[in-house]
Amino acid sequence: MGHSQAAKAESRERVLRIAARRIREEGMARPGVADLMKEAGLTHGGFYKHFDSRDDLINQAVTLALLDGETKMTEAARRNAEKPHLGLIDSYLSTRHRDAPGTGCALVTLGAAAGRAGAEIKEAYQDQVQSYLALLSETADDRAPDEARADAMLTLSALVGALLMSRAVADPQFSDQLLQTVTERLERTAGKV
Amino acid sequence: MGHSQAAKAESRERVLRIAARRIREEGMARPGVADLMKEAGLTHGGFYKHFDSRDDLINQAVTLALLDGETKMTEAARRNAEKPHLGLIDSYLSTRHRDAPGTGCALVTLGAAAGRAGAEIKEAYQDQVQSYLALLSETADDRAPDEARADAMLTLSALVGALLMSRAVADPQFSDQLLQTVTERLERTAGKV
DNA sequence: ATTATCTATAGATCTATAGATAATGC
DNA sequence: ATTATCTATAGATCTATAGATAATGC
Repeated sequence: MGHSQAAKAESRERVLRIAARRIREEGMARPGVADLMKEAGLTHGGFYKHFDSRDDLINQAVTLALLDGETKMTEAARRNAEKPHLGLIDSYLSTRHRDAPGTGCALVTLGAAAGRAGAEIKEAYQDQVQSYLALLSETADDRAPDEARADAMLTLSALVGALLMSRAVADPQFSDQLLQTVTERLERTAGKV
Repeated sequence: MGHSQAAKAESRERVLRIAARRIREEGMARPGVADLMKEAGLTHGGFYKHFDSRDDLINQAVTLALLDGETKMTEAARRNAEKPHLGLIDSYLSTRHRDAPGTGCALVTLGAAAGRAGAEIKEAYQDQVQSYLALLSETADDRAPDEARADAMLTLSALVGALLMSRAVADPQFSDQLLQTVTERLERTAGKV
């Protein structure tokens, strides 16, 4: 019981990270305070010394989850130094990404919930959309900047929609096919438009 | 109290339709049994004479919500007799659709939740995806059927992703722009690929 | 002395059930 | 007589708070 201030900051961080993963896996409404604290190796009573309320935690966890997804995608783009744009698309629509929603893009997992949430969460969501669009525009080889941004909007929409559906269909083969086909079409368009 | 069998069937239907709307508006986890019954003009006690459990109702409501969305889109395609494909895209990415999630496409509103749900819901979701793909392929003017199906996958992904994001961003102008730009790109591609 | 965490619990909410009530339908 | 709906309530779960406990840190 009762440890240093540094330990307290670590506890807080741990709970926040766990929440950022679990809301992507189970939705914003699911994970309870007691359950999250338990997974962090704590009891539920201390929760309110770290956060004002469950809502406060969820708001912060949503922001963290959104940033986390972006970080991963920026890395994926960098990993393919020659064709960052294709690297991003491949990585985004990979079975690995589909099968790990807890650490993946929160635009997909938290999209519907964000649509029902308050202004704070919607602003964090929008910032994230803008970041993705910037990343996609930068790495595209379009002539005009306006074209690049319009293409980025189509590409991002297709990425988000395909990943969302790939997780919600029953047949794994169909899910794979959906990811592959959309990848192919997006990469073809990116090359020749 | 206590009325005819016909009235009972109507009560059941009413509760189911209310649930199909409310889960699209609030998510699958939110609306409670008592609240749904109250909206249907009933008290919560009678609920279990209509449904085995809350889960049973939700499963049925998801299926109904998915079918409801498809019906609306098929109608939208028919309304534009000359270019059903464009009619569908325009209607899907309209501000009207964005602003009425409760009566709109459930692939968007229930996608993330379906990804976390059991086999029954995933099968209903997949059937719905297949229906949309068939509708988009039929109305497309591609040469080869394989091409038409691949294009349909890209188009549906973009429709779903764009609508999802348009509801989750904070700035209404940005939301409008997202819908317009993706509409434009999809219709341009549909014309000339 | 201060404080990070724990134990215990109040109060709200929700699913599900039991028994009462007032219609239907033979 | 049967049954569709209502009233009342048990039992589970969840958020939030109060007070106790055992460390830290001056």
